[in-house]
Amino acid sequence: MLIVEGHKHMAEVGFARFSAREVAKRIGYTIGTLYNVFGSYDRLLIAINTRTFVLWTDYIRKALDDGGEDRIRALVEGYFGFARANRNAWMAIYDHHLPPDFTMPPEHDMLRGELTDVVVAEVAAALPEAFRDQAPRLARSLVATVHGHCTFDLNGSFALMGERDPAGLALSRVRESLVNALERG
Amino acid sequence: MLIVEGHKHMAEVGFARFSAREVAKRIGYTIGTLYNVFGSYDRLLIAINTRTFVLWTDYIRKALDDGGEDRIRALVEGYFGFARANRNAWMAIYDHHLPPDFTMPPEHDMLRGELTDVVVAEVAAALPEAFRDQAPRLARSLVATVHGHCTFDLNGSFALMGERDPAGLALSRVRESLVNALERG
DNA sequence: GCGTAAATTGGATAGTGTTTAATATTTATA
DNA sequence: TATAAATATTAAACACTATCCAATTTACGC
Repeated sequence: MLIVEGHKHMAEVGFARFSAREVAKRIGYTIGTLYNVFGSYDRLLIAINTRTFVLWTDYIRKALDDGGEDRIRALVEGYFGFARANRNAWMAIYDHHLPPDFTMPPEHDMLRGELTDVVVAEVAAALPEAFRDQAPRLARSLVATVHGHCTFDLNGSFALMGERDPAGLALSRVRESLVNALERG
Repeated sequence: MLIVEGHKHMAEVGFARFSAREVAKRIGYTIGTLYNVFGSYDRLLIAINTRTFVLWTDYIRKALDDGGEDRIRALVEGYFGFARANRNAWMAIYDHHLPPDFTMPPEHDMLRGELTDVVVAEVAAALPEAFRDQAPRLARSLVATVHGHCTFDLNGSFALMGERDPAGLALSRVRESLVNALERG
């Protein structure tokens, strides 16, 4: 409940204006309670951002189910689609940096890693069987590629440079790499 | 002077712990003075981040000059090299989001755009003459690609996934796209 | 030296994350 | 059921933050 409401607050005001006090107030609690539950501001943000990851993964799984034959397109457009529809929450994932001494709780790593797993599976399926061992590394690289395009889309860099179809551009890069891997091994 | 010291403070403590008061104190001024000069916190951050862009562009130009024949490699490694050597300042560029009503002052857009110009020129030089009109769009896409890899490098995503050479991975993607553009037009 | 303009100050305001001692509530035990 | 122990919740205090602005100091041309 705290996380759900915290997530809503993040989606409404964004990372810069986010406030733990405000989250507590929204549920009718006090800041102290929230601190007894989460222990620190960072842990609250981790919980909220992990929720965003889970919603994102669901969104992409649904996009794959409803996207027809072209699963790579569904994947890329699902990535962009969620980010665009959930600007503030999506950006908060990358706005929040853990302190150097802090390590992410393993269960959060697991939940967040599912998104990568989905992509690895699709990349593997798009490669000939003989080269499927290369799928994880290629998948990571393609996620980074799409992520870069998505970031520049949402932060206005692409608009500034006159680019009107960032998602299409990202999809071109991904297809290119898959064809290349297919042809050259 | 304010900007130089502000940039140093950002490099030392990072976006999350950055404080305008602290910057003023470092020069022996008061917070009020800083506000009279910059008008707002956002404008101070814009100035600091533009300085980072300028230093970054210089760094990459030097990497190109000293990088020998393989200019594309020099470009990608220059991108990563600066980001890794200036973590906090580099990340602050993307941590700071302008308020929706706010527009970037044109002279800052100009200065920041020079980095893109450098990349466009190198991409154009790497393409056959007949296809150089495609250079700007391809260059933007490749910058986004490298940016995504660099982001995942610095935020630990790649380390978490077991990727040990993010810069090499990014370079592979860039080469791939250039070869593809060269072969297919 | 004088007067105007610019630069600088520091306090006030309203917010933030964080901690803590006290209080209230729930749960479990005898 | 009555009491003791554990848990949850609170409010206040602390040390910060950005932001604003009236008052003061400094600088400079005449």
